[in-house]
Amino acid sequence: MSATEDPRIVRSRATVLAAAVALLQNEGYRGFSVEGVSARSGVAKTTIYRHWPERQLLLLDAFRSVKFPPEYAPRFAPTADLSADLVREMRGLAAGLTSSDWVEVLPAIIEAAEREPEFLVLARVFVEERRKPVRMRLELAVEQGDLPGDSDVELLLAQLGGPLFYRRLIAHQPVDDHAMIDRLVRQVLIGAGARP
Amino acid sequence: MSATEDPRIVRSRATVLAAAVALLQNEGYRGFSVEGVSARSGVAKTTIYRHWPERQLLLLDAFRSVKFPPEYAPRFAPTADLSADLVREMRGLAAGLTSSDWVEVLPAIIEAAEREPEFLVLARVFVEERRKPVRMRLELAVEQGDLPGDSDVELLLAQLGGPLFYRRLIAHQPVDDHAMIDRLVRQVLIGAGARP
DNA sequence: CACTTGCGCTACGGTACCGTATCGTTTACC
DNA sequence: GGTAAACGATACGGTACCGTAGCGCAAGTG
Repeated sequence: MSATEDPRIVRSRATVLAAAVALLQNEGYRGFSVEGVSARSGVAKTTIYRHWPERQLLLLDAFRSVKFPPEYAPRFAPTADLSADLVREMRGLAAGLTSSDWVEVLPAIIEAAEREPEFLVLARVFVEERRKPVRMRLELAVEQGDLPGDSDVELLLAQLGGPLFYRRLIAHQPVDDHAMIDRLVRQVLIGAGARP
Repeated sequence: MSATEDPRIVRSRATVLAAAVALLQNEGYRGFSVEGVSARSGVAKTTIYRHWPERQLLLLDAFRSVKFPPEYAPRFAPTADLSADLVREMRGLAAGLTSSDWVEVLPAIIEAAEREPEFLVLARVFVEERRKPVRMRLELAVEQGDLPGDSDVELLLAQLGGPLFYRRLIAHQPVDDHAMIDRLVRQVLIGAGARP
């Protein structure tokens, strides 16, 4: 058993997953098929089936391989300014929701998560990854007295992220408006009783 | 040309649409097929094709036929109490998001709206129908001075509805928690600078 | 009651996809 | 350079689905 994997395997897997994501973006949940991935990737269908014995496993891995854009990835980097920290995070989320592999695959994940448990688990991870740094920042604010001790952090997370997801997926309105995001964060903080 | 339609036609259409919605709920966007609808409804495939020449037209009509639960349907029935009016509407939305044909079909609509313009139009109607009474209530509040004159009503709509959709579709948390909804409305109103 | 219209049934041709098998070729590995 | 592993190509059998055609039957219409 070698320490490094056979480069042919690494290459195949990467090529296939990239094509799988691209196919999901273009054709959606419904248009996803192993044969489609094969055609798009140039990797033989038989090779794909060697790595993923069935369609659903490939789909799962395809979802898993989609990362939130690293340049906008949330991070726990608290400054003294709670509002500024939240604005930064929300702008990152808005950027990811405006244009990214991630957002183009999101509807498919939502749909899948409603129907199959494996995908629900995946969706939770998918979202939790993003929420965690923001939650930590809010909890820090509570500890430091910038937010009231009885704050509902889960609700605040929904109040911050929810409107952006809503505008993007439900209302089909733009989300990358900085003024709107500033206002959102300001209003949420005031409503939460944040220390001015 | 008769005033009333042939009852056979009426019956067929209704039966098929009901089955189509049920199929969408159970099998999702991906599992929707004319043959599936035929099997489930008992209506012959050929009959379905007489009314909807192609699959997509049936799917469109199926989406169109799904109404938000009437008992929770939003209404413009302003009292003197802005907060209470909004709580009532948000509880209605939460109820619809907790259990209804509507919410079970919602992911499919979101997915479809991302890909095809006809469905995007439909989704807008779908959502606008619900938003309108709430928007009117908020605009009334602005007129009456319960909300500041420079309020961003669109943003407020997103602040109210967004967190509920977010919890239901993204975070997969319960939305029918009355205390949570009360708190949400209260915090949004405070943040908006509502007259106490 | 005669007539029209819609419906169900069976049967297509065509396509796309799933997942498997076989076998020759390429590529990494030592 | 020889061996083992991965890959590509082709070809399957099976299923599901799209959309159409033809025909006999049933149900409304006047």
